Amino acid sequence: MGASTTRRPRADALRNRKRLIDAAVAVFAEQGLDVAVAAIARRAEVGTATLFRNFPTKDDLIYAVIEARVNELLEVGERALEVEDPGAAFEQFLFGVCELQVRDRGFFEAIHSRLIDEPGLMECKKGMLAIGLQILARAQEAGVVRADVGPEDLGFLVSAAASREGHHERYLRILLDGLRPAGASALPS
Amino acid sequence: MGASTTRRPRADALRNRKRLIDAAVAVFAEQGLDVAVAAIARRAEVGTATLFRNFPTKDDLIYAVIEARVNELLEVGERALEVEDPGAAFEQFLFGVCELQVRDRGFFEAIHSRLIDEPGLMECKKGMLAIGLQILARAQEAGVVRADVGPEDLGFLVSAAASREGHHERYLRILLDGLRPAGASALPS
DNA sequence: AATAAAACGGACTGCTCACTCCGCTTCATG
DNA sequence: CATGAAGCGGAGTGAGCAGTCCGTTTTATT
Repeated sequence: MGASTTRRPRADALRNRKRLIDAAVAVFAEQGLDVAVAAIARRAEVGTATLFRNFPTKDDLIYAVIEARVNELLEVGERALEVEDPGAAFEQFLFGVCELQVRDRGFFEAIHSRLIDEPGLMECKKGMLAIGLQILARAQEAGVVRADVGPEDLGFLVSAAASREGHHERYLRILLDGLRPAGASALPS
Repeated sequence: MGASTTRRPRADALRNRKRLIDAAVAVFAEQGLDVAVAAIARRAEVGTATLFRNFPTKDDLIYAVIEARVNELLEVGERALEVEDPGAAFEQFLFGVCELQVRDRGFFEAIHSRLIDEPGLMECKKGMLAIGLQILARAQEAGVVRADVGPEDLGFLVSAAASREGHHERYLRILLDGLRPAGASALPS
């Protein structure tokens, strides 16, 4: 029980774990969360046992994928925060989030299912809310977004826009108009 | 080939069919479309064979329930059409549809799934679009709703509002603001 | 009341899916 | 290299579900 007698992790194990996450990201995005895990293992060119050794339950795999997506979301948020005009930043953020959801059916479903409230994803949820809050607060202070919305609303409202493929930009524009304070006029497009 | 030799349908058969539809309406509304058909048969106090004799597949049962819901929807629409002010009629219609969706998870899911495009429900869909079109057209002519939306958009947009329990009124208000033509002011609440 | 058609219920079938078991392979280490 | 532990794949297991079969009961009719 002396010094660290831990071996270096095997190269193939590391490679397979990465393949699994990549496959899961792709398959969940394309087919939604209801696909069989076997499809993911097949896509990763790996046995199902290897999948379950890395992710003991299907939910664990979903968590890993959502975490990856949330990181993308945070990047979208950070990029939006660099925009000087608070209204434009807000708009860019919503468009970014919306496009992520349009492309990723799994992410969309996860946000609407009970999964998002599971303890395993609480950190992710907090991160999403924090970045949304920053961008929203700036826009509200600048008077370009109504005051009676919070960051929790953003996910639901944007999902709406993302729910019809090919129409999400139009829906988002309608939503943005609705989010303006009464009397404020639309930005010049 | 002579006169009508058709017997009168049996009383118990009629009764059971009604019980099944009632049970299905309730269970789909509460639990969504993913519940086992056995749960519906149990609620109706009927064997599963009786269920499948009336509705050969689960989808057939869903169709029957959706049809019932669409009839409620048409009533909501007709009531809204009686309102003189086109803007108020539109608003009342959206609120009515939204409340229906909030209370009926099955209906909500059906609208978002591939089911709604199945041939068995085409009639229903047409009916929904027709009533939406009437109310929408009046509101657009009166200049209280932007011209670049159609009746197909209404379902998606309203579903958005219905997606968070306890917040649908607030979301609907935001949506209604977004649906106003640029420059039009909100109605006095 | 007698009868036969119609309807009934619930055990059963076949399928899919999440998850496990175990004999075999591959890697890190001396 | 030799070796044994870590990792591997895929057949197997059990649960849950849509849909079927069939012996029994209920109904309308004479």
